[in-house]
Amino acid sequence: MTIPFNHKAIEKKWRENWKKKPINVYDEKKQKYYCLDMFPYPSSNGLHVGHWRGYVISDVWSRYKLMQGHYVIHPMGWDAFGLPAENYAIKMGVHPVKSTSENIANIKRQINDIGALYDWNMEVNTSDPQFYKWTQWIFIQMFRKGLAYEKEFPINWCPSCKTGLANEEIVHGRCERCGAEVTKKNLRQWMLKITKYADRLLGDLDKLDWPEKVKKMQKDWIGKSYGMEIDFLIKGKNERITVYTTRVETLYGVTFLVISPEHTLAAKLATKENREAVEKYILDVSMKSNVDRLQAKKKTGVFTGNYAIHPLNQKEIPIWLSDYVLADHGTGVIMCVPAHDDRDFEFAKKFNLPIIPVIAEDGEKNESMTKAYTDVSGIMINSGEWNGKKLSVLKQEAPMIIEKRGFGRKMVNYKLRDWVFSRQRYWGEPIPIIHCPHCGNVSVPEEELPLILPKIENYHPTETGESPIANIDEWVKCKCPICSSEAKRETNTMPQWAGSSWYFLRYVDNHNDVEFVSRKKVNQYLPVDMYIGGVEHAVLHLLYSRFYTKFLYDIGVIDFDEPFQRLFNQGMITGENDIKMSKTTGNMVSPDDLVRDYGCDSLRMYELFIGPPEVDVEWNERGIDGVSRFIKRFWKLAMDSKDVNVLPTSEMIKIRHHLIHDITCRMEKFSLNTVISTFMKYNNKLINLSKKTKGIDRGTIEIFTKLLAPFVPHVAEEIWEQYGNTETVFHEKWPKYSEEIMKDDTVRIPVQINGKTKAVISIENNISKDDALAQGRNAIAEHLTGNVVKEIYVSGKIVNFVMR
RNA sequence: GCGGCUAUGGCGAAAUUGGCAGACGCGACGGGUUUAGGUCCCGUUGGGGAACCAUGCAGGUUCAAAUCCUGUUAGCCGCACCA
Repeated sequence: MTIPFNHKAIEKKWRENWKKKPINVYDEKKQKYYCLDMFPYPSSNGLHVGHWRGYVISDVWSRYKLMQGHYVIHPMGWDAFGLPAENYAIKMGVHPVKSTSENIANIKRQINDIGALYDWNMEVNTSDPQFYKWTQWIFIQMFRKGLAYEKEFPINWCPSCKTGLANEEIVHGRCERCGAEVTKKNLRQWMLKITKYADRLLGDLDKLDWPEKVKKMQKDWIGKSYGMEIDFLIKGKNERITVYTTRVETLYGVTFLVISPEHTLAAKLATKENREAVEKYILDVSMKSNVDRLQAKKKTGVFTGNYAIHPLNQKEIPIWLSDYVLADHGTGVIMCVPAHDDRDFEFAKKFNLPIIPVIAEDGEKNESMTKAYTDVSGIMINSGEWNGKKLSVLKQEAPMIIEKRGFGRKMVNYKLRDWVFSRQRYWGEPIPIIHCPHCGNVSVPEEELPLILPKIENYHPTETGESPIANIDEWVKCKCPICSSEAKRETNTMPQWAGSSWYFLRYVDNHNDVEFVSRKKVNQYLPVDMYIGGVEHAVLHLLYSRFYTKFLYDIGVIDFDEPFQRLFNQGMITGENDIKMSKTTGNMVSPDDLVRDYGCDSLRMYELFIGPPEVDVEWNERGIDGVSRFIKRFWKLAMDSKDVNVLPTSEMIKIRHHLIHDITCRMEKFSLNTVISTFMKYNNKLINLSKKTKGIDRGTIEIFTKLLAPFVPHVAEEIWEQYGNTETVFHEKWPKYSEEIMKDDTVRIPVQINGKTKAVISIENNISKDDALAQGRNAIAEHLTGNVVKEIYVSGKIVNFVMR
């Protein structure tokens, strides 16, 4: 009699059992393994099948590690502060405190449907005062070390979200969250000196087992360049102007300098005759939005009326202003070599400036240029004493020559900017700083933390560039902790990324109220061994977390300086026609109905079977019947075989070991979709065999069940118990295979003529080349009619005859 | 504009990393069980009568190429005046 398969009853039973008796508990004898998910922000009304997939991937991996004998740290929490959560609350017209907790409850229910291993005792919520107390504490440590500082300058401003943004939050000149065009606004801001860590953030990427793509994105974002600063004297004045360049070898080709309109020297450099035009240009540029400035294809500019003196040939070089030069990179001034730079070329053409080629491919002069020659090879021309040198040689020598002559020095530059850290919004951690008229900026005393976000009714963002909490007098007014005079609190809040920059540390000691995390625990359980999430955080959260970790390492509170050893980016699940799933497009597929109809185990398996875990896939439900059938078929095989007591044949034992081998290899490659194909293949094989033998031996079924357990934990537990086991299957060791047992005496190899297969033969493993060729020849004798010029045998692989 | 990734049946995809292309699944077709439908079970399923032809397209290297090289097209992603 076959025991019928009832996924609902099985799931319910095992959820309760695991709750009563957790299967993943701390054991000092076990090695730790920290498998982390990117935690969700509770901004919408639920998860879709794409989020679910990421959590299934991490759960399968966690359970696999558990069975390999690790104590697995697999926590979950809520990225509850910040713009996404607040914008959702505003849209729904509820207070973020309320919407956040409601959303968390709903998402938690959905996550529980995964049947995952999460240890909810470790749960964190970034908007919980007991958590953000320590987010504030870290800020104070940065403030003390001079890494958090205040500055007023034109920052990126989202007019829709009504807040300043970090560079990382701007995509194509638009707000990363809402898509509005970002403008500039002069605001007093809190900044974090992430640039101090630029070099380490770059260099330490080499230590990480991360996708190359993400490493490259971070590398490009940090944007280190090696160049020189070169001084030019200004004609008629006893002043110099300094440019930054990475192409010093083209120095003789300089025909003009361009200074950024935002540069402090820009207005000063204008001569009397040019003052009006220069001031107008500076004003015009300041009115342009980021998007305008990016999309402006045509070069604009204005002549200052002043000239610089070329340091090598003393020629007069006109100094121009143009917005294609950025004020905050290098020195904000560039030397222009129109013959060898596309942008300079375009500018020179537009304003009729001279173009002097200094590199020629063949060393010949070619005066009529239609575009810049930007190749990095060639021979120098028009370059005085440098004429005839190879470009590659001069590139090495020029910096030394210039340094010796004293008008330039080697310099390194980065694209990375300091992190604009304050937001003019309500739903975030208050920045724990007090502005005292006598003492300046003073941090809130640590014993007063957490500095609680005041509960207010009108939390909507203001137009003024001030946070809504600036309106609460009783909160803003305070005493200076140093001199006790009347002072004011900082009213800006921290960005959404503040909590997520360190939350993974807090999980392992989430109730600690004397330290942000105990030193013992954090060093015992971290760094994270495997971090799973989408690629969208490549330069946001992942860069910020690395910065925080390095800072905490530097102040001596943790012993590691990289947070995430291995990173895995799961592919996105899109809706029909590859459109991103979202509430607004109305194409969200919720896992809820599928869990109800097919069961959690089937959906888990299907979400993995749909495609390689790292590749984006368009959602469809066509294949879910396939995995559902597979589970039922294996269930039936196991139940039918249970009381038959079939003895394992040597053939069966060999199959077992091949199964273990094939599954384990694919697990190690993280090829979860083909792990499932392999299960299906072997299931078919066993079902066919069982027709002859009237069942499958217990050992084989048990091994199959163990291998299957990380994927379909509920069904696996039930089968395991049906087989008379009283302990959870997850306390079993991941099965091992033996190469010795797997070995076959014979191997089937193709026999080819000119690379085309004509037959397949079975040959003995250790056969000699001559014997193999002889057997091959026999097998395809009728095709061997021509002149065989070459015979190839690759042991265990192939026989090939080359015929003319 | 610069850089990266991808391209394989009707569909999702495999291919031990240069060695039998299309595993596994969906769908479709045929058959069986069932009063019937569903479930379930068993076949067939890249094209072509065949030799053969097929991994976006065109070349190349090799005894042998989906895999390596060169060029090219399309799609996606990242950066976007960073000097």
